[in-house]
Amino acid sequence: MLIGQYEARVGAKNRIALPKKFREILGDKLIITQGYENSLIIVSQKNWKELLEGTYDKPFIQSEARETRRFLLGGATSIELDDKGRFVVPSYLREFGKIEEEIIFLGLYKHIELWDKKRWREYSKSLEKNIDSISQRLVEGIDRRKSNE
Amino acid sequence: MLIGQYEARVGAKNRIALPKKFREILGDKLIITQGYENSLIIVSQKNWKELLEGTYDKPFIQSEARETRRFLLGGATSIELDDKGRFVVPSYLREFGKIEEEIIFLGLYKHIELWDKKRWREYSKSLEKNIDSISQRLVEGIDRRKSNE
DNA sequence: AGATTAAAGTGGGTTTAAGTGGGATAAAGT
DNA sequence: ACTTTATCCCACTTAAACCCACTTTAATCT
Repeated sequence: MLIGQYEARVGAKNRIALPKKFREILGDKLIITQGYENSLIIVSQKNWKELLEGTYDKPFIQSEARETRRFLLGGATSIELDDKGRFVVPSYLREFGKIEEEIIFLGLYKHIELWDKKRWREYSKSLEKNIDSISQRLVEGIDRRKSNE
Repeated sequence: MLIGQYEARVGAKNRIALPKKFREILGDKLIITQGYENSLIIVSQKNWKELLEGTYDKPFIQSEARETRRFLLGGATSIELDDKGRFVVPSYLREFGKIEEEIIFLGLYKHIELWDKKRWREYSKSLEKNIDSISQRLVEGIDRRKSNE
């Protein structure tokens, strides 16, 4: 299971080292693509299809599903880690993610998100404010979910 | 059962020794994550998975699920105690918990909370004042809950 | 009680691994 | 052919893991 957050930096030649803990789980053949809130998503090739399936299992939002897939698929690139676990982020993704020098990796169960550090700080600060309600939903809402999801 | 309150301090190299009593119960493979009121939560891996049940099956294209996971999974780190029962708290969690040198461990049945000592003092002081009315609300609403905790 | 012993907690040096930079070589684009 | 971009390899820096010794606190014994 991918968990935790790690700081890293974009090094010379635009290389980024994937933290060891993640490498062990994911291997060295990965896919990177555009994510939500301008994050970048990194996922193993194996989990890639699974990630996409979530986008067309809802027939009543077909057009949205199509567009979601364009977003995810169109932005995707397969990457391979070098012997030290580094990869190069394509420039259009760096631009999309507003990646500068300092970055954050987030382990999110089956995939990883990559954030510019400064942007993550801002985002997570607003996230902290919602902890209570989020955790509340989590603790109480597991068995009393809204039925119209 | 995890009970009691222990003082401890963050030592050189940011190491913290988990009190013996807790170690005996929890073992040495743990998860530490963000909790309420900026406390840090320490749980065994087994309890951790229980806590997550029902959260990771939701599609991440749903914003609520995304945020919850970023908080829960992205905020958590698995830690392993060294031969003397110490662990290292990642810097982002130290920051989140506003941990300085002196800290407090609280045993809370199934999990442990970790507080900065000064913050705990302030918080517990205000808790003392309000405990009557808080408990009252708890009693009134208790029939909605499973007999846990 | 006070002394003695054991256990828990703390510090710090050494070793190992992770992360980083950069040159040399190969591939791709113009 | 020449410039640019990526891949491979090696060297260096930094940080984490490991180990051992010391201090402090709690437990035991006459």
